[in-house]
Amino acid sequence: MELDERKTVILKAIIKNYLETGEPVGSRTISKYTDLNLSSATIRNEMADLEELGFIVQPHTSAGRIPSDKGYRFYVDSMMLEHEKEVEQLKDVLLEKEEKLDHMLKQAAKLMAVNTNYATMVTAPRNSRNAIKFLQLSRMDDAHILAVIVIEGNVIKNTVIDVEEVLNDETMLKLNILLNTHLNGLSAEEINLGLISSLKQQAGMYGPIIAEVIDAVAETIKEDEDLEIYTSGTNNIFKYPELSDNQKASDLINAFEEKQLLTQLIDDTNEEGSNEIKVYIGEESPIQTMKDCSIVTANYEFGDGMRGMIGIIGPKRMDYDKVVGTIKTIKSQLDTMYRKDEK
Amino acid sequence: MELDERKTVILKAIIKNYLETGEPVGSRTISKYTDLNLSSATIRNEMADLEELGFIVQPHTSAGRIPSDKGYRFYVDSMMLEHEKEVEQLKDVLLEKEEKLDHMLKQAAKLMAVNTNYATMVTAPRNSRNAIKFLQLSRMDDAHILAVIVIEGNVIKNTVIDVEEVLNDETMLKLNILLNTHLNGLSAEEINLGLISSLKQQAGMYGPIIAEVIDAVAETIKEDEDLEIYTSGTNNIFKYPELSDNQKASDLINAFEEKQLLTQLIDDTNEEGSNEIKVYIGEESPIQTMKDCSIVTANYEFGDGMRGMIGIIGPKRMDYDKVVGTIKTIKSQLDTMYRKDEK
DNA sequence: CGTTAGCACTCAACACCATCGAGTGCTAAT
DNA sequence: ATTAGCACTCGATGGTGTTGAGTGCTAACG
Repeated sequence: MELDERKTVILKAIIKNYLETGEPVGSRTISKYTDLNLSSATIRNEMADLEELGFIVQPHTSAGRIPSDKGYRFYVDSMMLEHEKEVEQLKDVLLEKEEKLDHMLKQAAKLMAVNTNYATMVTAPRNSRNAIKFLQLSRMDDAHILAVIVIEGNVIKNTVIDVEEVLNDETMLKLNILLNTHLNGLSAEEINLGLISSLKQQAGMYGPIIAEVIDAVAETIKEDEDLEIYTSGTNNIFKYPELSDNQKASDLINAFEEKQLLTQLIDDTNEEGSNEIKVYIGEESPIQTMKDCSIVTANYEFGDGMRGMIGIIGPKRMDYDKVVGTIKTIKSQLDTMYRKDEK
Repeated sequence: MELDERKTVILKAIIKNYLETGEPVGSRTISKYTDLNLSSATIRNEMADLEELGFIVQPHTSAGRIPSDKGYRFYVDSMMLEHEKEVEQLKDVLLEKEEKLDHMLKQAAKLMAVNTNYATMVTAPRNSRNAIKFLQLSRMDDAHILAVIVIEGNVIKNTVIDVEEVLNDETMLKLNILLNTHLNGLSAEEINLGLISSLKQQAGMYGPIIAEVIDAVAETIKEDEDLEIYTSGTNNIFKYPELSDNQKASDLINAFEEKQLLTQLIDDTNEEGSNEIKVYIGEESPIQTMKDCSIVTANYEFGDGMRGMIGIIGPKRMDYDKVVGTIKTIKSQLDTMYRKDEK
């Protein structure tokens, strides 16, 4: 059996209707809803076919039909093709506030949540290389040295180092020159033991300080890797009865709090470096606890290889049209934003 | 009518039992539960008295009694007195990880959540004065200057400033000296317009840069004021039926996400600089949406006047004993931690 | 042969009702 | 003052009948 033109129309009508109401949809509804001028009986026959093909299911014998994961998939795929209109609003809201990076991303998450009424997430961008761009030691007070480390993408980190003795200006200068000439432009992997001991040797009696600095550098770069995730609109979950029974809601909220659970999504999204919007429906989701949800994600990319992810999570009957539109808009906003990368 | 010895015992028994079961407790239960050797009938009489006194209420005519807010209040107050035992565990867990400040606070929130099964929060410490301790400009590359600002309590902030022309070493040195000699030790309020224009004048052709730096400083100090709050265990809300009906749960989750809603709590806790543990029961809570909850809070204090708050939020029938114990432990851990204040 | 009217059937949802039992207040006996 | 006893209250539980939306199937129709 084939999915002919008429079946397609009916299937889309069923899904669209279900997205709006959240209730199983029956043959009579479709008969009136579409302009096919078919009786409910005919629709019933077609629906039986569609069910056999696996696009729709009945929650119980005498109920209407609801879309299966396969049905949603079909709907989303066909929608992605025809959908090329853009959402014009939102545009300026983000640009308006040239805030710090983290404020901006928080804002992006919130914006999406308000706009769609679903739960949203935005990850901070990560740099693939993490090379050291700038490094400086300053004497903060007699007992402390402040180390400022800037890595590519203008991510800035600070560390305070305790020192036993007071270091004079000359020494500070010497150490700064030493560190900069040898570490500049290097990434974490390139700072190996050989380099470290060579540096220590050159620093002479200040070897221990060098060691501390390098430790700090290493940790700094590492720290940059366990990423930050901003979420918003988690309480929107309660707007959709199919998600808000206690067990499911608890699991979802938990996933949003224990943000590392979301990292699976990120890996998956990043995978093939694709620049496309991805839609996970139900069981397709890489996250177990979200198999009753649908997830829409996209990558954004600042200049110099900094990449992050944005995502929206909602019920399977989410308004895919709107969600994809919103994601597209935010993505393009973030994409065109490189040069604002202060932190 | 007075609250005599026996009534006290019965009241405590009622509350304790209710805390455990979450069910209204009847006279028979108390008759057997306590070692007073009284029949259920006698208990009933006493319970009628206690109800008249306002310590307990009946959810409906033929049900057992549950504590009123006043009852909880009585219970907590009497418990606070006799309670002097300490929780020995936890102690090391925090110290073990000499992580960065934010990691540590996150950890503290999590620890409390795991330990008590309630929702928890920890605010980052704030400095009451916010004086500038150290300030330095460095040339990062030809088009950007990096400004590092350290404010009291070793909170470090960075800002990148765009510059049109390349500045030579001498100029940088001059600007640094100028800024440090004039701004060091000042707080936000003390940097007024007069000072700014005086500085601009002294900087001569570099006035615009000075202006940018001062802007950055102002914003930095301000930013430090809209505090960070770490939360954990929000999904524990679902463990308590009395909180997990959809409307309430949604409100609570929302309060935890929109963290500024929690600030009312902080103001309240900080108010009289008291060093005590505070317990808000039901309507006593300063936060409207939490009037079905109880909230236990305490201040912690690093050295040099940095103060923050920790808090636990749960159902009114929370295990006050354990919660107060946990809060005490964490508080004392954080209190003894000053000297680890890197960021 | 595709379409449709008609009909018997299914089943969740709802309202109704009787029952049960935990718990109460009151009274009279101890 | 305490307690046993009893009538009473009322939420919870579970069974029953009804309703109505929706189905599948069959037979009639153009």
